[in-house]
Amino acid sequence: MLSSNIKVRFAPSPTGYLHIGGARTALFNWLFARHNKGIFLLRIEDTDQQRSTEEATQAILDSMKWLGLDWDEGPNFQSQRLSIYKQHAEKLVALGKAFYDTDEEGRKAIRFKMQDGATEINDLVHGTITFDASLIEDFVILKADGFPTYNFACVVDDAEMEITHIIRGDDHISNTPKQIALYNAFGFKMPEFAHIPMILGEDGSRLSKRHGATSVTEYRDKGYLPHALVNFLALLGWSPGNDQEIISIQEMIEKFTLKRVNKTSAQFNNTKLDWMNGQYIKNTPVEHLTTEVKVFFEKAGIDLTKISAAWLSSLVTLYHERFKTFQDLLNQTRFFFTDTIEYDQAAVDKFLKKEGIGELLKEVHSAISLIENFDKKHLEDSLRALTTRVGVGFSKLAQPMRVAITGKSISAGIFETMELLGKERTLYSLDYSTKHLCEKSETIKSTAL
RNA sequence: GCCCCCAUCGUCUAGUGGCCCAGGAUGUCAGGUUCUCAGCCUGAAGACAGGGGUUCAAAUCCCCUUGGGGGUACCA
Repeated sequence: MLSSNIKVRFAPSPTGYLHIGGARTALFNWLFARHNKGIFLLRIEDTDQQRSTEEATQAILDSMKWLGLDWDEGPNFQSQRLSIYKQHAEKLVALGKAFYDTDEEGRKAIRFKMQDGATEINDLVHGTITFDASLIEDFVILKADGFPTYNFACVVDDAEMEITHIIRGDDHISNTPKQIALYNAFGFKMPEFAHIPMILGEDGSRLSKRHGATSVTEYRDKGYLPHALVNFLALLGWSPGNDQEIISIQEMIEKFTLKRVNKTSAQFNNTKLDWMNGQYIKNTPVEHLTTEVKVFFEKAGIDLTKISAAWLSSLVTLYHERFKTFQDLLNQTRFFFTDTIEYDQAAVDKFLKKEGIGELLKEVHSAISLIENFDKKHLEDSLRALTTRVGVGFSKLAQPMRVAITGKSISAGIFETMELLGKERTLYSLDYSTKHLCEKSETIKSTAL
C-alpha cells in the first residue's frame, strides 16, 4: 500500500478536547498522507505536566476515530520518551550548542544557544519567510522538571520518527526558526514545512469557549454526521478547484494537494455547517439514518422500547428532508414521544382561541373517529370532505388541527403526522384541545346563550 | 514595543496579468410549489480594504497605509 516515503503527523497536546481547528489540522495531514500513500502518525505531546490529562487524550482519540481519521502509527507519548530528550539536550551541551542555566527561582534548565543570522523557511503554502535569528533569545529546551519544551521535543521526535512534511497551524510559523536552528545544530535532515491558516470564531477572533461549540465531541453530541463535518472542515482553507461543495472522502483524498491550500484564516460558520449536514442527511438512506436516530434518541432519554423499527423508519422518512441534525429532529418530533403535549402559547392564541374553532375541532373529532384505516389517504379524504361541507378553506382547518395535535404551528404534513401518531392519540389531543384550549369560543358561546 | 503572517460578496471560496464592469456556495430578500414550516425551483441584492507605482493591460506584480491574526513563556 505504501508507495512513497512521505510521512506526516498530527501532534496535539492533551490539554483539552480536540477542537475544530485541531481537527482540521489532523484532517489535512491525513488527507495529505492518504493522497500520497504515505504514513500518518499520531503523537500526543503531553509535556506540560500541569495541564495534560488522560481524559483529554481519550477525547482526542475518540474524536479522531469518529471523524474517520485513522492513523498508521502511534499514538506515541512524549512523556514516555523523556530519556531521549535528555540525551539529545546533553549532546547539545557537549557540543557547546546549549548550556545549563539557572533562573532567579533557582531552577536549573538547559538553554539552546541561538546563532545570529538570517533564517529562511521555505514554506509549502507561504513561500519563503525570513527571520532575523538575532532577535530570538536563547530558549529553554529542557525544563527543570526534566521535561522537554515544545520546540525541542517536536524537533527530536519529528527527526527520529522521520517526518517528511510538517503540516500545522500557521500560529507555529514563529516557532519554525527555532526549530530550524535545532535541526541544523543536530545535523538532522530538514523536513518540508506547510503552515495552514487558522480557523477563527464567527466573530473573527481566535476560537475559544465563548464561541459556543468548538470541540468535535460537541458536534457529535448535537447530532452532526462526521462526514458532513469533515467536508465542511476540508473546505475551510482548501478547495478542490471547482465549484463542488459536497465532496466524498474518496474524492477529497484524490484531489487534496497542499498547493490548493490557501493562506487566509477562515471564520467558522455554523449556518453553513447546518446546511451541509442537512445535505448529508438527505443523501443518507433512511435505513442507515434510522439506526443512528435510534441511538441518538435513546441517549437523549427517549423511551423507544414500545416503538417498532418500522414506525421509527416512517418517522425518519417523514422528516428526512426537514431536519439538519439529530438534535434538530428530536426537537421537532418530541411530541410523538411524550404523554403531555407542550403547547406553544402564541400558536394557541393565534389558532385555537378563535370563535368557532372548538366546534370545528369537534367536527374533526367525530369525522375521523369513524375512520377504520387511520392512514394519510383516509384522513385526507375525510377532512377535505369536511372542509367542503362546512365551507371553509383547508388551511383554516389545518392550522388549528396542527396546534391541537402537535402543540405548534409548524410541523410536517398534518395527515402523515396524524397517521404516525395513531388514532387514539390524535383523538385525545383533539378532545383535550377543544375542552381546555379553545376557551374563547366557549366563553363567547355561553354569553350568547 | 519588536518580529512574523494575512487581506475578493456578511461568511466559505474560484480567480495565479488580458477569458472578470469578478464565478460558485451559504446566508438574506422576492416569486413559485403548498395544510404551516422546512425542502425544492426561479430571480435579485451583495466583494477585489485604501493610496501610490510597474505595464498597452492588474483582483492578480512592487511599495506605503490601514485592518485582522500569530509570536515574543522552564504553554503547546
